[in-house]
Amino acid sequence: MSAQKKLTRAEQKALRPAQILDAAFEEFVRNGFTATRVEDIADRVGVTKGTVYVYFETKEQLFEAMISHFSVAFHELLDNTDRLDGSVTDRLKAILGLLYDQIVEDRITRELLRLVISEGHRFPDLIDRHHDQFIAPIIAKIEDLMREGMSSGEFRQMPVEFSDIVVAPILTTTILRLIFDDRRARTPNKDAFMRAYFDLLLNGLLVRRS
Amino acid sequence: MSAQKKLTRAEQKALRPAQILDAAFEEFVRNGFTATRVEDIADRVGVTKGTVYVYFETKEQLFEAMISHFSVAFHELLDNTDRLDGSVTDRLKAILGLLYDQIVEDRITRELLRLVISEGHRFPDLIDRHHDQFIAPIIAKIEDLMREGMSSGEFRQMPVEFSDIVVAPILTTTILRLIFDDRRARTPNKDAFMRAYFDLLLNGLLVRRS
Amino acid sequence: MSAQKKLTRAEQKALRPAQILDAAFEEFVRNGFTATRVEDIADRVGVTKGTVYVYFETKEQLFEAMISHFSVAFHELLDNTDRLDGSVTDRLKAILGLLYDQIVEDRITRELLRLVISEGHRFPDLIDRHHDQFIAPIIAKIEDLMREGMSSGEFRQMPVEFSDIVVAPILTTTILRLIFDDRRARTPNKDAFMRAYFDLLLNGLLVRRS
Amino acid sequence: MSAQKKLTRAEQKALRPAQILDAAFEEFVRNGFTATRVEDIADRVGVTKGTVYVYFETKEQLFEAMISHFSVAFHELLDNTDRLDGSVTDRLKAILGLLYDQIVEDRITRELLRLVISEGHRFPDLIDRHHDQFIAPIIAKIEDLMREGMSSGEFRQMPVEFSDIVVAPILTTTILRLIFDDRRARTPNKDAFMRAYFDLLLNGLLVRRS
DNA sequence: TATGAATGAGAATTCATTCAT
DNA sequence: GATGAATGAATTCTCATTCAT
Repeated sequence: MSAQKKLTRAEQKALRPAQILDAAFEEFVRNGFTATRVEDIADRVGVTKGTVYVYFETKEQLFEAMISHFSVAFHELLDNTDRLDGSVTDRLKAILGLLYDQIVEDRITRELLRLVISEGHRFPDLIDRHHDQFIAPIIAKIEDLMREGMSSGEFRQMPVEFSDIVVAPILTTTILRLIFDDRRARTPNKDAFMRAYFDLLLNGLLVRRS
Repeated sequence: MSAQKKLTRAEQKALRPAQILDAAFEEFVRNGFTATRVEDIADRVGVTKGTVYVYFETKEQLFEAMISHFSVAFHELLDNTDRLDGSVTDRLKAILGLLYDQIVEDRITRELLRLVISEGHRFPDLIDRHHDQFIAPIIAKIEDLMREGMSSGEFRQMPVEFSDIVVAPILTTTILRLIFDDRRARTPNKDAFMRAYFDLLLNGLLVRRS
Repeated sequence: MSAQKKLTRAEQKALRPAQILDAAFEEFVRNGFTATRVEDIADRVGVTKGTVYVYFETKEQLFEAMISHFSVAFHELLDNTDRLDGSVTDRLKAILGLLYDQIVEDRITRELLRLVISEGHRFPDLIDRHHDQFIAPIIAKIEDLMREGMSSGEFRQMPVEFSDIVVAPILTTTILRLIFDDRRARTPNKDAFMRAYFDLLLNGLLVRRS
Repeated sequence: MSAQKKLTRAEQKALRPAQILDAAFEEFVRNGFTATRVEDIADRVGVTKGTVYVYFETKEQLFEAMISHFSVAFHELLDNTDRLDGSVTDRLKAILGLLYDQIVEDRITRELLRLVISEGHRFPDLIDRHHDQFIAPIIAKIEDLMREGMSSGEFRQMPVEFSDIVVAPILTTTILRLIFDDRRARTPNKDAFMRAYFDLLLNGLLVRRS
């Protein structure tokens, strides 16, 4: 607390941009780009409209800066996946577990996805960046694993270009949460969900006839 | 063309609401609720702002009317699923095929989903209606089939409450199409996709060890 | 009632203008000129906007026609005053009694006064007509009686140009009723009011010292 | 003039609300509530529409604020009446003289009365406030004096509930001025008017028979 | 005559943005 | 840097008026 108090004016100011970006995230997520008022963002920080314009030239630039600011977390995720070991199955499970944490349970990633879906038309390079930074690397990683599993004889042969299917339950869970939020109790228990997910993914629906 | 010309006032009038709803769909989908101007909708129909207000009291009511108007298609789908026969597997495949057509390939359903995601905060009963009319019946249908398959010995035992997982590839494909639209060639060939989807769903990733 | 029923279409139509003027009176009185919508007038009659325009070219003309239509009653009053007889005091009392009926108790005259006060700026000749038809003749009549009373020795000598003072209680009562309408119980009992009014007017406040 | 120039932003700002209220008074009085455009008020101040909305949330609130702002003068009048002395007649004369100044000659009070009459339907609590702050205290004051005069033997016995009659010439003069404004030379010379008014009020019309 | 769909000129209100302090 | 008064362009919604039927 005294640390809180010791903030010099200069330190205060150094924090401003981050505070504004945080506030912008909340407001843009709640209302979308057009329906968000710069003044609401300022109010949330406790400053006036003018102050926002000290740091960001326009509402559009603020939006884009906010998206960039909150799009960093994924890098760590992707880094982590490189350090895994064990069987292909083990590594696939580990990656999907990390993805679950990042996509389903991390509110920021989830809401960023909402903005990608709703504001994509207005900010087309948002889409491109999102694709290049998030979607493509994940898909590539999954495809690599599938290829590896197939050549090692662990996985059955199947076309690798549909690896969306493998991660689909994670994206779907996120989307349902985005839609129903906390209004409908749709959020599953992670462990139970992952167990059912892996079981189905690895073994399929059908009873195996020996 | 002469037919076009022959339209009487009365006929014109009977057409207006549908014309406006069509235009509203396009504009709301493109820009979202707030960023859509009533005048753009009017322009698209070829009338003036005032005319829109002859038929719809406010922009909000127009939005809601538009959603209702375009939310009808699903009923047929659900009706059709009742008439299927064959093994549980056959019927599951058939249903998932119908869902694919309705959710992935039907542009209206797809874009309605975008609006549910982006405007849900502003129109909360939109969410509720969407849940009750679309999500819940589908989930129920899938759960029924899974239960049937398990008790007939066709499917392995698994918890029925995660049947989202079964339809996830379809929702995921739709979401990716919503995001990348036609800007990235992500739209899969339906047959190849369905083949891979069913194969994975029914048999799983793992090689069966006899 | 059968008379009601027997109205031919032609008779119906002959009634239209009067119906519209009645409705216009109510709406203009309630809302003033600008805030009254032609459609509300039409609704009150049970026809559509267009019909009003069949009979009256513009909203302004309708307003003026309505004023003229309801400004007729006064003529009778003024005619009646010519037929009075008795002492000057008797005739003055009789005239003031008639004025009370006409100005305080007749809703139409009262509300017309409201419109004169509120819409005078917009319709300046409304003022002129009102002055020439209502105010001036009454004042003249009172002045005549005062002159007559003074020369007959019945009344004390006093300047005749302030005869407004003589009728003031009547106008004041009307104004208070216009303002407080039926929301405050300010409407006096006529007989008691007139008795007090005449007593004060004729004898004054002061005790007479013989 | 250089004073004009020296106005700092802060000083400007402190003045704005009053400037806007003044302008609002003029425009609302000229056109009534509905027919007054916010832009006209702004123009009169020399600012833009938006500026008016910086200070007042809606046109209705501006109207109400304006009424409140200009309804203060009466308090002084009522205070002054408490400090009078002399005979009941003297004090009655003094009060009526003050009322004349306030109601007939003060343009603001006069025009406020017009708004009370014309906008009463739309702003019902305007009426209530006007009654409680203006009408009721005056009537009460006059009634007190009449009671005092009657018990002191100065005035004849008469019902006190019609004291409206006593002030009627003042209200009537105001109303006539509101209606005919400066278009008809109806404004009386105050001294002559008051002399005639008091003479009639105190002594009545009739010649006294010793 | 009567209708009511359509118009288009406003009018209230909002809000991103600017700028003097 | 921070403020917040002021702007002005944009947007929703209204309504008198027209006109084909």
